[in-house]
Amino acid sequence: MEQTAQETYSIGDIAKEFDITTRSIRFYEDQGLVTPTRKGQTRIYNQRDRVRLKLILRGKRLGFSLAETGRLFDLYDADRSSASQLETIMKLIAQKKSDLSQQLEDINAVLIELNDLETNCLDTLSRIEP
Amino acid sequence: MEQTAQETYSIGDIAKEFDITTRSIRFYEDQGLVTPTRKGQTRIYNQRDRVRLKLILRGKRLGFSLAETGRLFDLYDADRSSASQLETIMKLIAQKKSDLSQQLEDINAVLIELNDLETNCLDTLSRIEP
DNA sequence: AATAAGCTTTACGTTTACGTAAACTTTATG
DNA sequence: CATAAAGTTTACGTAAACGTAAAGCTTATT
Repeated sequence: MEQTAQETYSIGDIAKEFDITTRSIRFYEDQGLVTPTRKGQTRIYNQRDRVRLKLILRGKRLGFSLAETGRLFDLYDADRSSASQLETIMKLIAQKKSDLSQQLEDINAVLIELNDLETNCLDTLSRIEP
Repeated sequence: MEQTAQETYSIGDIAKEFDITTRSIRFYEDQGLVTPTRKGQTRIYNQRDRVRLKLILRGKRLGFSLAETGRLFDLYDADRSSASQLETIMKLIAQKKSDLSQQLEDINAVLIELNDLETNCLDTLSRIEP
């Protein structure tokens, strides 16, 4: 059987893996987005932290603020015991889904425009060069 | 024949239409994203400016910085006379397309997760309430 | 004439997401 | 053991995208 890679990481490991600075990682911790354990003073990151980091970076690519990403994390961790809680959560989910659908539309629109522009450029280019 | 709506707008008109502050609009002008004409001191906006505003706001929904949106505007207005210029433009287009494709992937991933979560919530809810 | 409504510029304040530097401790290695 | 490498906290700095006055024009209406 193979070892499942590694289970703990230093802040430097994480920084390298995700190509971000240690400063950023510590900042995400300040904002409550990751909560590494400690061995003495030094931070120890595990698989869960790595997943969180991935999600944070994905959020950034989507233009989410760290606070927004944090709220998404909260959705997953939230108390699902009462019906009213569940309904609150589901409202938030619906809102996010709606936002993302709008984003999908926007992206598709920009992609179409870029393709048009590209076609146009190719066209012009073929006229300049034989 | 119908009038084609309106052809000039005050800053207040624009602010209302897009539900942003006049401060923002002036800031976009500072950044060179819109260039209204003047009637004396006061700014006069036309259809082109309105289109620009729409694109700026779409950019914001996608997480573009104003500078990025500006660069997209530049792509459209750029000098297409030389082959080298065209190739530069096309490289930028290719880059943007690649970024946006990544964003599409990211959004779809988040949407799937949200749908799963929603299903999970509905499930839990049905177990709580008959 | 005065007051309100909408426009203008100037300019300092604020939030987010880190960058950068200082000063110090711990760990690893020649 | 000394020194380099990597970690830590504390704290001030910064760019982006506006918010928020302040102080002053210019019409329009009362």
